[in-house]
Amino acid sequence: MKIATFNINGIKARAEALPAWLRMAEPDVVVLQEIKSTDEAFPHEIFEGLGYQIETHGQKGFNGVAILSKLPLEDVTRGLPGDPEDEQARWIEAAVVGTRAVRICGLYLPNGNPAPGPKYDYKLAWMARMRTRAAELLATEDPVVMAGDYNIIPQDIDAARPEAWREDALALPDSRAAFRRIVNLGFTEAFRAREPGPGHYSFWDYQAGAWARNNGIRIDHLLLSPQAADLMTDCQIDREVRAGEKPSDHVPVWITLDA
DNA sequence: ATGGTTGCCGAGCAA
Repeated sequence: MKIATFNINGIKARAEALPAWLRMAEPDVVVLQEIKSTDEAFPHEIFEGLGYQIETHGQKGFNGVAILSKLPLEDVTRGLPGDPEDEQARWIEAAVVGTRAVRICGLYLPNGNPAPGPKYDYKLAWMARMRTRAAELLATEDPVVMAGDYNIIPQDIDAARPEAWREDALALPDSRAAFRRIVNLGFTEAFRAREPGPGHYSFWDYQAGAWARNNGIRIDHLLLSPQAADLMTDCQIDREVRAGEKPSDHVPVWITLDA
C-alpha cells in the first residue's frame, strides 16, 4: 500500500499538476492539505476519473484537508477532537482496507507565525490536542499513519539555512518539543528512520528563488504507529515535482507498507 | 532590513 501526503496549496490551482503526479506515482492513498476549497467546490470528477474515492473536510478560502483512495475508505471522521470551538478544517481520518486495515489521519498543523502571539498559542494548543488523539489511536494497536504538513522543522538538519528559522514558529524550541512529545508516545517518523542525513526537504518558498537555491525545509511528515512501522518498506520525497509546471510550494512524501 | 511569490478571490490575508 503506497500512502502519500501532499500540501497542494489550492486544489483549483493544481487541477493539472496533481493529476499528472497521481498518474506518475500511482499512490493508493493520498492525504491533501490546503485544498482551500469548500466540500461542494472540490472537483471530485477529476479524481474519480482516475479511480479515487474522495473524502473532504473543506473550508472556504483557507486550510482544508482531503483523503483520496483507490482502496475502500471506511469510518471517516472530520475535525481534530478536543475543542468544539475550533472551526479550522485541519484534520480528517479514515480506515483504508488493503490486505489489512490501516487508520490514516491527514493533518494540516497550524503554521503559528508570528510567534509569540495568538496564532502561536493556537498552534501549541492544537498540538496538545493532537497528542491526545494520537495516544488514543496508539491504544487501538491498529496500524496508524498520521501524515501531513506538520509545519515543524524537527531538527536543524531539516533546513538548508537553520539560522534563518531560529525565531520562527516552525522551529522554535517549544514547537520542536511539542512534536517530540507526540513522536515519543511511540511513533516512528518515517523519512528520518530511513535517511539519517541532512539535505532532504519537502518545501521551498515561492519567494527569493528558494527552489533555485535549494533553500528548503522538511516539514511534511508521516508518523507511524509501531504496527505500521513494522510494515514500512520504503519512504521517499518526490522532490522533482517542485520543478514541474505551476507547482505547489510543497512536494509529495510517501511510504509503502506491506499491507 | 527589506523584499521577494503564490492562492484565495476580487481586498487583503495567509503562508
